[in-house]
Amino acid sequence: MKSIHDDTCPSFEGTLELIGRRWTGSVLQAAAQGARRFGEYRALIEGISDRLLSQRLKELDAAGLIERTVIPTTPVQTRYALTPDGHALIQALLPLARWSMRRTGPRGARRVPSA
Amino acid sequence: MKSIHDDTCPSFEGTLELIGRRWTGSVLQAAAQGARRFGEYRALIEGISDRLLSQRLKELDAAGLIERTVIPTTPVQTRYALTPDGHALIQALLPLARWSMRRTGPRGARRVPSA
DNA sequence: CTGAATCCAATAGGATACTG
DNA sequence: CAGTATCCTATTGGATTCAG
Repeated sequence: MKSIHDDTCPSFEGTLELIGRRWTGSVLQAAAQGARRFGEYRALIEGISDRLLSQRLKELDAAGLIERTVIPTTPVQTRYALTPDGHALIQALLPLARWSMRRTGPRGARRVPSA
Repeated sequence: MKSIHDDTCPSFEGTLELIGRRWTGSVLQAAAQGARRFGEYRALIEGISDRLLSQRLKELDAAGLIERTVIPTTPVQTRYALTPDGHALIQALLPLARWSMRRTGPRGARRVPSA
C-alpha cells in the first residue's frame, strides 16, 4: 500500500498549519470562485472580519499563493489573484474537499469534532 | 476550469482546522508508517510531548480517524490504528503532500511563512 | 508504558473604532 | 474601498510532575 510517508517532507506540517488557520480554506475557496477585490472576498466569506481577512490575505501573499497588486486609480484598487502555485494548491486540495464532503454529506451538516 | 467550490462544503474548514493543528500531520504520517503503540508514535515524531501526542490521538479518535483499543494485558497495551476513514484521509492528503514537496524540495529545507 | 494534572507563555481570534 | 489600531478573551502549546 502506498504510504503518505513516501511523498512528504518536513514542510508538510507547515503547509497544513498554514491552510489550517481559521478562514483560510474559505479565502482560498473565494479566490477559486473568482474573488479579486477585498470586498469580493468579504462578501463571499460570511462572518469574517476585516482584520482577519486582511491577515489571511497577507499570509497567503507571503506564502506566494496569491499576489497582491495595487492599481493606482482613485481611489486605489487592490487585487488579490491566485498565483500558479495557488492554483496548484487548490487542485491538490480537491481530494481533501471530496473526502470532507463524503464524510458529512453534501450539506455538511455537522462539524468535525475537535476534542 | 474546475473549482474547489464544486466539491466543498461547510465542514471543509472544520477538516482543515483539525488536521492543521500542530503535530497532527506528523501523527497521521506515523500512523501511515505503521505506528500503533503510544511509544511508537512518540519515537517517530521527534519533539512531540506526551501531553500533545495524547491530545492529538484523542482528537483523531473523536473524529473517527483512528481507533483506540485497550488490550488487557499487564501492563495494559493500547493500540491506535487507522480506521478506513483515516486511511481514506491519508490518500486524500497525498496530493497535498506532493504539492508541499514540490514547493520546498524533497528535503523540505524551508518552512512555509506564516505571517 | 501510557497517560493525566498543573502551570505558564504565546498565539489566535472576535469586536469595535478609526483613516486615507 | 481597503484596510489599520486597539483591546480583550479564548485557545494552544510547552514543560514538568505525578500515577495506574
